Amino acid sequence: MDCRATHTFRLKSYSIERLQETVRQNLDCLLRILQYNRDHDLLFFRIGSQLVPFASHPVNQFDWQEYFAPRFQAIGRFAMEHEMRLSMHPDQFILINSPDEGVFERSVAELRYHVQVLDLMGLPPSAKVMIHVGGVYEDRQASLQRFITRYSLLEPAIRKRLAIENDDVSYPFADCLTLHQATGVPVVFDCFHHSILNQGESVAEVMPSFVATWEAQDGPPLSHYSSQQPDERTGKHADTIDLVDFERFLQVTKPYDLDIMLEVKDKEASALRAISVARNDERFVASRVATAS
DNA sequence: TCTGGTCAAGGTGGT
DNA sequence: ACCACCTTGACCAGA
Repeated sequence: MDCRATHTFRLKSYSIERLQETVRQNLDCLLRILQYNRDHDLLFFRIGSQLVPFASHPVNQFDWQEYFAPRFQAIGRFAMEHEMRLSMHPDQFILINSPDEGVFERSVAELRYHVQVLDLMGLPPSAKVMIHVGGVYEDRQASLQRFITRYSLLEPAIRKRLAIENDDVSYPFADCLTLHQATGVPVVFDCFHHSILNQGESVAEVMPSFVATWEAQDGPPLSHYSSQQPDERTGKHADTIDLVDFERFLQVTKPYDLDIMLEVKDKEASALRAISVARNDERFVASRVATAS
């Protein structure tokens, strides 16, 4: 792809004109990306958080939702027409379990922005916004409990789309499962994070409880796939997909219908190689048949 | 046109 | 105490 849907600018440069121009550019590019993806059987895409720069910042008083509504709708229609699934992943500043109320409030505002994007596109609740559990704040149990309390304070529109993902430093899959049991929030399984931080369970052992966190309206369970960058610190994502390892992941998850997102630097280059492997997988063939019918 | 410093936001771990 | 890093690196001033 020769464009990115994540153009932004410095806060200093903020103006309504600049915002309009940048968002218009990003939305045009997003549609082109989805067209490319359709042409290459890539049916799952994560939209960058910078689609609307400073969307939840106090500087932004512009009604971008209203102004760009037709473009959002057109993108959503395209995605649904081609049975694509879209998702978003707010970045590391979004911490709904922070003891600091200000951090919580800013996080809610940012979540609201992400959810609005998917709502404006008219996408079903299976289009998810995923976050990590948050910080530990020197007390894991209290911080897990605070997540549960804060989750209950979120407006329904946000809860409808929210999902949580296991991380590689603080909260392994087992903690996410506990939070699911308390809140109903679906769990995104990141297999690379799991390989770094776990409680001794193999990927195969995790699968049944992971997929069970997804209700019918949430869509197929979401997973993230990546692998270790050789000769780098533990946790560093590889620049490109390791096809041998990826095939192993496909084998281990064989009995389950999943959507898989690749987290790699070279993006569609790896995605195309992954597709070439996944084409041999009966689950992939099934989804193609469904799309063609 | 190219390059290097810098960018809204928080938390963690390594030095 | 300070810094690099985080799923992804892009902007912008100055040369």
